Amino acid sequence: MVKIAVKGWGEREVPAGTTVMEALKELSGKLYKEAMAVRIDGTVVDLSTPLREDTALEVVTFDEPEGAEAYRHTASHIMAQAVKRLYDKNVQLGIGPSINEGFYYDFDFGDTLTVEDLEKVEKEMHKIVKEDLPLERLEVSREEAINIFRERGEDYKIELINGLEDSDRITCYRQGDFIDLCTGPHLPSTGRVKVFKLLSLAGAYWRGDESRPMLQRIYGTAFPKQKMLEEYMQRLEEARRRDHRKLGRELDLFSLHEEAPGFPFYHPRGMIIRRELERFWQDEHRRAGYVEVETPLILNRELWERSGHWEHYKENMYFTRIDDEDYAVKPMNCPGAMLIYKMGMHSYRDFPLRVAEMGLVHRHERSGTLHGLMRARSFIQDDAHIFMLPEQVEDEVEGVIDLVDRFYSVFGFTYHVELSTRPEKSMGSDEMWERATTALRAVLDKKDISYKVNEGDGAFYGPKIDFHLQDCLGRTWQCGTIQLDFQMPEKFDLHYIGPDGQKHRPAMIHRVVYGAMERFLALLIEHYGGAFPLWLAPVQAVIIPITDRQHSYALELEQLLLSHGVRAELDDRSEKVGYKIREAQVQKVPYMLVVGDREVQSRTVAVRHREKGDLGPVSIEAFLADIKKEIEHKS
RNA sequence: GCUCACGUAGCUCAGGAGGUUAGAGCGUAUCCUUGGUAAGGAUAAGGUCACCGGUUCGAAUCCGGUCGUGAGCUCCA
Repeated sequence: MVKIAVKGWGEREVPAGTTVMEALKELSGKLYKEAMAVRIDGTVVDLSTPLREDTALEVVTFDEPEGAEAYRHTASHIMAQAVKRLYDKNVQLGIGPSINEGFYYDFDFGDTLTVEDLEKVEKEMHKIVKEDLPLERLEVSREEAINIFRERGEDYKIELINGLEDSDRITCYRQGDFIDLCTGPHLPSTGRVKVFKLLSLAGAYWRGDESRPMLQRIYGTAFPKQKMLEEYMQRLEEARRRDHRKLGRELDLFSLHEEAPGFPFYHPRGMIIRRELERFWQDEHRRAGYVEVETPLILNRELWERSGHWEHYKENMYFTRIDDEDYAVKPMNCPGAMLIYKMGMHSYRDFPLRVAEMGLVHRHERSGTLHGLMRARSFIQDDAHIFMLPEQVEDEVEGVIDLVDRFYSVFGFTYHVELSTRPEKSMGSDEMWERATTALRAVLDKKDISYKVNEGDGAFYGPKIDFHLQDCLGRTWQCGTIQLDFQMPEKFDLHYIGPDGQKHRPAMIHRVVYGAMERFLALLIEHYGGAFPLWLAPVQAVIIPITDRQHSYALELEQLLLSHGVRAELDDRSEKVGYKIREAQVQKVPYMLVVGDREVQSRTVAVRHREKGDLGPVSIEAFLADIKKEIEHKS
């Protein structure tokens, strides 16, 4: 007999060799049902693990990431098995992990797979679930593993095995006639997977490498309860309602056209929001010690050769010819900023020199990557270049981090941070890169910010810290970034006069806070679901007279609000109040001011707030004071 | 750029397995209505069915190509 101790459930003695699953069943039926796996000594293992000695364990349910992973990973194996059954001869397996809210599996198909096939696959999956095949964990030697997959013609799996660490123990999972290379853990049998749905079909390069074959990926998700799936689908649906491309059209903020793919058009209402964001940005930057400049859109080829863009960034640039000379449309603002810096002598006393530029840049992004305002071919970067002494780098990086944090918290964004290191295609010496990367790391560590490291993802001129925000579907987008650059100052032979009266090389950082106005606006639209806070709302108050008897009063009111800088509109159409209110609600206007005879009489407005509803009559003066205060507070 | 899918009125979508004048709702215009907190009524305008080519007596419908869009991959703010 061995003793098991289940955290929160007590102990029990069971015969040695009993599986965890059987032991849990003894303890509680509920426990047995809800367990996806168990954690022993911090490691998550299968429920089918036999108990050989006294064991303390913890049940892992679907609520935990590891539990959901085991569940969905099993679902992905079921899908792969179904696909093999249906299309056997034509299919080779790629990989099939669980992901955030579901799972996928990549297949190399002889014929192409179409959406109609998904239904067939689902049907076959239901059969496999019904068969309740046990999942068996196998530990085999490298040779055995290779033999298994060679026999099955699974070339991709063999490549994976060859890429594994020098361990002789390779684990596979078998369910019926299906076998897959996998470390697990998995559910004990296919019958445990209750609810699943195949969601979409997409291409995906083998091992994420563009030069390797493109496999076909099927995405799906799985849950223990039907209701959970329904809730998930509903969440997706709601998220789609917040999509900035949809809201951008409905709220008349911007548009995109076939005539200019990837080049956004701002409409008057979108323009208002952008200008407010810019105004806020300028105020904050002035306060943070920045000066502002503007550099041209088109600059001579020679400049781009000097900056390294011609060599490292050419495929993303647009070109033109002027008087028989090559020019490029700027994809970045830095070379222009370099020229301004070089216009005069700089003393170490002037440092740090923080030079900001709201610069419109154009980049030839590949057609498949375009995504509304999130990923466009022209966008405005809220750029700045900071020139400084090498020993000022850490303080300046810290200052920018604080600035980014202040901005994002105004909008209520939560963000995560990434650090990107030297890419293959890059300029400069190893020491420079090492020094720059260490400096960035030091600041992040000092500020106790947790970050993810992206090896090889830096810019060609230096490493960077990135700030990422999430869109309505949880996809993350890089917004703020701080890029350390010891290259440009070198290339452009920048210098400053030090205390010793000699010329020295300044250090430089490129940084953006919003990132790109387009992307940030898109994220704001999705974040607020189109209901912008008062200070950003394109229309802050709409005046709704009940009959045309109140029109002159309404007009007077509109003028008063406009004269105080409140963005007011008068809805003087001959529609009923309900209709006008509905329209204002749909347009997410923060305040609706209903005026009828009573309000004219008492010189008040009946205030209706888009969320709080009817707030009753308020004097004109009081409303004006309140709304001005609220705008001021950016709440 | 790659894989799969999609492209019908300003918007959301019907329809179309080849056959006279292509439909609805919302929106727009005009008129009626002057109505107190999420859609009052009537009439009208609006489409070379993305574009180019092919098959056919005949194409919005079938085929091919181009462009654009969506999801994903790759790449990136």
